[in-house]
Amino acid sequence: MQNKIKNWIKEILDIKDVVLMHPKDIKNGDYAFVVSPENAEKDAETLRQAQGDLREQIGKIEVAGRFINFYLSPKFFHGSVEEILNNKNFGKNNLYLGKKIMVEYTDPNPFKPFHIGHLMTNTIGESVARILEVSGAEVFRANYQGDVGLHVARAIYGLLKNENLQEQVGSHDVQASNIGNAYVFGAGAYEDNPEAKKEIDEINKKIYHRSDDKINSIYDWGFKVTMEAFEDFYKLLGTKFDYYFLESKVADFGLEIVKENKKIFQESEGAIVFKAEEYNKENQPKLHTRVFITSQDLPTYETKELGLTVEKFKIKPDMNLSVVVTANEQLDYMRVVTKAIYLIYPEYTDKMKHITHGMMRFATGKMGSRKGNIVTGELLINDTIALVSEKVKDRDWDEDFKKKISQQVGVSAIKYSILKQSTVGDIAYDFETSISFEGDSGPYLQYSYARARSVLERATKENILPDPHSDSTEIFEIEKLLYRFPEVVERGVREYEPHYIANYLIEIARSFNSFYGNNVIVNKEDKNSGYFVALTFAFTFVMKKGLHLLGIESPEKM
RNA sequence: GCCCUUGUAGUUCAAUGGAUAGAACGAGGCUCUUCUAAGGCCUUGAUGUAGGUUCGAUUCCUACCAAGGGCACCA
Repeated sequence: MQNKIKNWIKEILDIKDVVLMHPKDIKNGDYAFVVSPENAEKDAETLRQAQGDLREQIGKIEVAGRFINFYLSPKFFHGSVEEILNNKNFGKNNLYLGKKIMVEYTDPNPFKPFHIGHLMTNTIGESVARILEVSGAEVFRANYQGDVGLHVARAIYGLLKNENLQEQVGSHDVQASNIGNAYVFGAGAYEDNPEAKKEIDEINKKIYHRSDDKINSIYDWGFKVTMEAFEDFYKLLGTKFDYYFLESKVADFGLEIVKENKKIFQESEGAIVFKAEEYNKENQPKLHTRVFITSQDLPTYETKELGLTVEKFKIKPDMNLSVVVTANEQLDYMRVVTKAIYLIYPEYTDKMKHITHGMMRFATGKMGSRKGNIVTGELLINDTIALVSEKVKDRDWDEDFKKKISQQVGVSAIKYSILKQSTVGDIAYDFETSISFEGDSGPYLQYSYARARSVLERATKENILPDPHSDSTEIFEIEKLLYRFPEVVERGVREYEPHYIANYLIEIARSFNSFYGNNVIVNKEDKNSGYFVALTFAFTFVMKKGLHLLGIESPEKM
């Protein structure tokens, strides 16, 4: 529609470029563009006089200062409702049609707790993956995990010192949480106690060389059980990964690549470094030197990332884009690594995209798993789900259904609180206020959906069928918003920003609830009832698709 | 010190260079013998500072101030 009107204006007024937009305030029409104030009235009249296919779609054309405003007609809106009901692909676009894209996100480390930051990365990554899918891409979900290193040694030290935490019974949830506690114990000891530090470094070597049977057996159990606990969590969150990459597997590969490219990497103070600042260009972010191989001949995270990226392209040689989602603390680091990769493999140039998001922070300051002042993802989710359970406990549903709804609503509350704002900003975490069930919240969206479904159920009982044809000339705000869904999705994928969709869903939920409050939808006496039912159907379709893009379930009841 | 992000109601967030800067929470008032009150309706309040570009700047540019993150053998 946007392009139709645009081209029409171009043709009639003989203008080269028209910037057609939605007025901020919906009262000012559905589309608008700017002209010089002197000609506004004359141009508007020319457009009004012009004959064309658009006659029926445009209700009126008005001038306000330098704006020419277009008001779409009831006929257009009835047509758009029909389109939403009939077109299964409504909301899809072709921006990434046929492209193969790998999206890496979440990246929790075995032996460490799954903390709130992982929850944030997972939520954003899953949403971005889904938005890419609806834009035509074939998406591969990837998870990259640190299976060796000091953090593992810390956890194993904690386990060795606290035999009760090695209890290999019960759900892997409980076992994993014991290992998380062991990690916190080991991390604390590493900082405070020089003896423990020595011991942990020793354990680290033994893990690396697999030279100690006792440690090996603890390692194998701990790895398995923490990975399984993550898997339970992904299920709850609605993520399914296609590929798992382990640090230990990509490290050697990265080492090889660095050693083969002597022209790009150089020796400095016994280490192998990449002096990225030599490639600095004007108007581009400044790069700096980073160590790729330590003087001990060990690969750093940089080298592993290099190996990981090349490994991804090896697995998917025809991959068009490799997306990585992390917190913004890795921004500068990733820029340097990306530059190195582009120099070594010019064919990968512009095929990498790093999406960074802000951090979860307490009112009091940063949280870190090393200090132990963390909120684990599990704790947050469980507390939130418990709050929902309390709300539904008196509902006339069976227990399994109550549990399912509580989970879907709890997860939605958390995911929405992450996705409602643009990804760059930090999120101030406060359990009391940030996880909301009312107003601007995930459960509000789900509630609006469930309510609409309930209305439709009643319509079926009363035998009122949806009918997108109507003679009514009244236009509701909800109609003015629903047809814009595909535009919003496109903007979301262009900018890798799910929050445009979140904000849009709030708008349609609000206008649907308002419509619901001011009109009786199911009413045999009203000849518009069929149209109202069609409109309600259209709302549920768009809401469900939109919630899916955020990684949120749409319960039929709540 | 250098680099990267970000500064909007009391608070948490919106606003593809456009119109009267939107919500939510909070506070106050109204609303379930009509389809789900996790709802609806009404009232209240903000662009860090100083310049610049533009017909027009929350948005772009420069400086300053403030917050967060990052800068060599951690991940």
